[in-house]
Amino acid sequence: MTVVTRFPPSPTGYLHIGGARTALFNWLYARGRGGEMVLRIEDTDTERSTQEAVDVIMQAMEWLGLSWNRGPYFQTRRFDRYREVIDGLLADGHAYHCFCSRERLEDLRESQRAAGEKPRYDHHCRDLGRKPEAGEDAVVRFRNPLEGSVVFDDVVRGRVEISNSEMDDLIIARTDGTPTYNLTVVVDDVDMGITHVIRGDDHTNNTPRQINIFHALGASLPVFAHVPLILGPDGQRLSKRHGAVSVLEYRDMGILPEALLNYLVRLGWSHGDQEIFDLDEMIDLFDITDINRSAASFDLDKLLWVNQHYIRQADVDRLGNLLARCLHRRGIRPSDGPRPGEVVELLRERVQTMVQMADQALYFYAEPGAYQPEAAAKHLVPEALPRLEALAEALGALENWRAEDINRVIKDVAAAQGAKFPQLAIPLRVALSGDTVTPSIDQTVRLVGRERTLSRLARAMEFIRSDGVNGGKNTGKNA
RNA sequence: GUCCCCAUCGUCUAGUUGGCCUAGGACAUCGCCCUUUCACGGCGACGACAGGGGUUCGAAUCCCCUUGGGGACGCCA
Repeated sequence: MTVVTRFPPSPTGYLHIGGARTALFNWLYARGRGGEMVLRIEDTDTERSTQEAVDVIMQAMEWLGLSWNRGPYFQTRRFDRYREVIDGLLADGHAYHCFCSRERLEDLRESQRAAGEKPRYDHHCRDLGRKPEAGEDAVVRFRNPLEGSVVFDDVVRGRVEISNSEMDDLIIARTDGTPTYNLTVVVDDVDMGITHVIRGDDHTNNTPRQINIFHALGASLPVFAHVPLILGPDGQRLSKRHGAVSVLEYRDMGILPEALLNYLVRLGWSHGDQEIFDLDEMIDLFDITDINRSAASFDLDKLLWVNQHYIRQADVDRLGNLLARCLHRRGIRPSDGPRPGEVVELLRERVQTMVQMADQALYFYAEPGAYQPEAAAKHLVPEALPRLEALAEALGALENWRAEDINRVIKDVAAAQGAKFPQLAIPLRVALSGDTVTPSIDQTVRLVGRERTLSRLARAMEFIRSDGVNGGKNTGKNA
């Protein structure tokens, strides 16, 4: 039997981290077994579903590389099919019309809760045995068995047994005739030949009712695997107040898709002590039977670490393009400086995200703003003046603008001035970048370029001569 | 409230059918080394079987209770 999994987002918002992991698990499982994954848009809640959300979700999946083999199917385009099933259920007695008003239902729930009971429908219309008259409002309810219990083997949680007395006669068609979730899922899973339902833990309680519907339809059951939810760092359900929860936000943060995937796959799943998995390894090693039973907390620090790992080994040109895009986003033209790929080579070992890389690359493309106060106070001092003067002269006369030659010049000037290398390198860093932190100074000087290096050196010397009075504020930004 | 589920370092986790666990790895944190600043890298430190009962020669691993946490109880999905 070919494995068929599915990812069924409801388009009421962005694709969040938890959904992405569910999609990943479905994708990995299908890929690993030569099966396929269906993308199904569960938009039966027409009030809250939007086309924009559909677009954003698909965009996120494409960014992550989680491709689907079939779909996207839209449930709103299958209403005729659901109607047909509902009519069938009505005809064979598996469903019935209910005329209870929302008010009655609310009162019922309220009183049950007050009495310490689990709120559920009281079967008021279950045995009425009549159809709505013209113009009369009615919903359709599934006639859930009263006795016994539903038992199923969940791949991750093991045997699950829930008593039918715990289950409601759930509404499968609203007053306006549109079908609801628990019905559409089952119909679709049957029609689309889904063999494995891998979904969030929050659906575990729905499963027995859905199983009853599967039975009513005479359909065979798929394999169920309910994966624990992802919690926030505080152990509470992951939500916006924990920071970014949307996949696309991570993209905009400068996270690489393969890093997010790698981080996500390790949440609730592991393979010994291995931390890094490329796509092929994941596909090869992943199995739903190895999914953990307990919920995991999202940890940004670890994601950042994984991202750093991938930044260090990613293709330079690819990162160069990403860097260029980040720079562009903050109004800087990459053409105003070195080829992004060169900057990538210099910075890739020192950043955790592409956005951080852009932050650290700014001075290659635009004049640095005011000097960082402490750095200027400590390093752009009178003692540094003669050294910088000598350095500027030597650099101006340097024949080959290459890192090794630049390095030699700095060493020579330092020696001639009776200074140690850092005593020259640090002020130079401040002059070039505005702060004391840069990659190796020779490479930095090389990439900043001769013209800019000399003009920034001149500005630094002016700063020292004027005793820091107009400390770099006359330059501001000019990209 | 009712029903269901979960429980190893702060976090992600390893821990094959109970013995090799003095509980391993990774992130984070803190030190030291490397060093041209910051990183990277190397080395090291800190740090957990929620608590209590059993079962057993022996339990992180099995059972029960307690506690803590999560989920579900919609004409949402």
